[in-house]
Amino acid sequence: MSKFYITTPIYYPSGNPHIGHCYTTAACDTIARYRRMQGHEVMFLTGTDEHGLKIEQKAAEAGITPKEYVDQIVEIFKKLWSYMNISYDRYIRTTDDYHVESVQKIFKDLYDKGHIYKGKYTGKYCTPCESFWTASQLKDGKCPECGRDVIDAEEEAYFFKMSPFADRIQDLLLNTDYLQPRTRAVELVNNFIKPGLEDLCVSRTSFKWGIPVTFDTKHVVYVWIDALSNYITALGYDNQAYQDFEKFWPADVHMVAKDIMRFHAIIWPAMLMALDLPLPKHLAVHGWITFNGEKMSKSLGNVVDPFVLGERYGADAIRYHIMREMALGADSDFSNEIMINRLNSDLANGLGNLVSRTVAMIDKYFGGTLPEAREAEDIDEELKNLAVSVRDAVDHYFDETQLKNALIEIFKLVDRANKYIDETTPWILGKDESKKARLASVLYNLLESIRIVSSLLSPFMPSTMPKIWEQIGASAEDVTYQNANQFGVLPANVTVHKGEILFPRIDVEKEIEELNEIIRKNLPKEEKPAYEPAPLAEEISIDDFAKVDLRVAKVISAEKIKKAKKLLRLQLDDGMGGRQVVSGIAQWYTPESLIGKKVIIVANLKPVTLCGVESCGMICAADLPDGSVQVQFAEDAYPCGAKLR
RNA sequence: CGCGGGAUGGAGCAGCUCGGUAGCUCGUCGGGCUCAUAACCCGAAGGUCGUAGGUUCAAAUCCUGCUCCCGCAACCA
Repeated sequence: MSKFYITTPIYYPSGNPHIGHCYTTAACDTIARYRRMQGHEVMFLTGTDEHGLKIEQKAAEAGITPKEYVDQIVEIFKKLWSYMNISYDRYIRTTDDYHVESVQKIFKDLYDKGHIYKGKYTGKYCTPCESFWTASQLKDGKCPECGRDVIDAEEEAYFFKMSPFADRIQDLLLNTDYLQPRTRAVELVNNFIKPGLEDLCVSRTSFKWGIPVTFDTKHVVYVWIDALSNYITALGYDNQAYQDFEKFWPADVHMVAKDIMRFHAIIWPAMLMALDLPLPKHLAVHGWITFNGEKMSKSLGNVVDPFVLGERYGADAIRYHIMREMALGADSDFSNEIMINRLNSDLANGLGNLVSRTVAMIDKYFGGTLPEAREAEDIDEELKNLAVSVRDAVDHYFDETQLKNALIEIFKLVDRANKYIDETTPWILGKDESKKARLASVLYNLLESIRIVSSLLSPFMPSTMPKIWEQIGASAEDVTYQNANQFGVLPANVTVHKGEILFPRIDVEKEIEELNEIIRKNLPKEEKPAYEPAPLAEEISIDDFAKVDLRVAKVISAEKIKKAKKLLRLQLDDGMGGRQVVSGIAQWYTPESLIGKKVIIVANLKPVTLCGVESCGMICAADLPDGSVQVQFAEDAYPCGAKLR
């Protein structure tokens, strides 16, 4: 028996799980179930990544400890997975003792081997928040948390040397089938490897909620080593909690969404190389589920609550929908309308109705039990041939992690079976006593098709398929993987049991209205909070202010900077020979609308280069509540170069 | 000239590696059937395959220019 190890990412419990988490997890679950059905020994791992600044802050807001905070959220995750029938074998929490122990050993090990060294991390520091930020995290040059000024600062930190692994990683991405789909490999190589891999900062002193570095306890291990290593610590690497490492490593599939692809495509392999461990076989990257075209996010108020959806349609329907819609590489849009139409056409009209009409006919014409006499016709062969070939097609797509295509293959048989009913007109056969044997053949062939379909669908919809088996009179031995490419498995005198409607048809318009109502209610629209001016900056003296030289200048010419989305290049007459200023107002002003206008500039600002263009000064503008920016135009009468105070 | 992806009937997608009748799902219209969850089956309408050129007997498919979208990177001095 061969082994199969599959993982979801460990999720960050800074908020409740949403439909995006469901996708990754349900897809992994389906693969895990399929592999088990094929006879592999499966290890299916999921979990939560529970450390870090954000958790620390969220907990502080709630007035509880970080551990208490994550305990609450983890409960919700587990409840959801139980609700969605996720058959994970192990759930790792990065706060688990054994994981902490392993991470500390791994960190020390990498340090001892010289892969990690102590260095300095330079960045921006916000004193009131006691937070470090990188230049790119800053908002308008200020602390993104509190909006106050930040200062340049240095922090002692440990770094992981990436560069020694650059060549091997490039090879992994370009010349192996590690990355699925491969399309993004070139992008990764061009963006991160060719420019030279930067060493990775792997420790922090700016927050406490993390795993302490054993030999330098003011540091905690930063997310990379803490979180990524879960894939091996959960098997018992460097700990005694489990003894599965030898058996299951390397992973067969790590499945992740595209936003964390980079970490799994570059950093994780580098870590494994440093530890001298084998690399995982595949990294399956999927897109985001967007909602009505926009990325899922709480701030957009479009998070679809999986519990709400599951309650209305059943966990299996949700599982089916997200796996049917989502392709491996690309994003896919989730909307209530698409989902309901899909559930109606595929599950209610297609599969559910097929089972219903087949079972109903056996009930009606034979009292529920088929007679053993048979009469075959040529037309049966086409149905049978398709039925026994589906499993191979599904196998193929599972190997490529293309669950959507696997479903399409399975449903081809559903469609073919529905068509077969029309071709064989069993309701006419039923009226003729001499056609009973033929009628029994037709209905048996339908049951067999349903048996094969439902067997192959059971990893996708684990709670509904047993209901089908009950209805068509199939036993557990009938619906195995081994029987999924055989025709004639059910006993000839099989007895069916008419049951509940498997997938009720949904009234689209009514349903959408109700869902929208729920969404509206669940999002207590924070009716535009009254405009809050940014906090007052630190008090300064008149001398400080005198250092700022504000001048009037006239816009001579303006143009967009091609490489940048937000920047305009402005040539100004400042009464002192002219100057060039770059301003981030392209979203709100066309270049033409600015030409000839007079603006106020900070004239003695140190020049900088933005997107390759030099900027000497800054244009004064107001920040509006909606996030837009309005330039402060000056009276036309003011001469260029006039000083303001 | 930072890197990459995309543009195909009303909507969403496949086809492009290996040129040769443009396919699928939903929707629309017409017909059939009545076993079934007003479900099922058949048929029809609807596409100059983003644009301009090139290669070729032949281009959605190969090459080049352009436009527009979307990611990543950069970026509001």
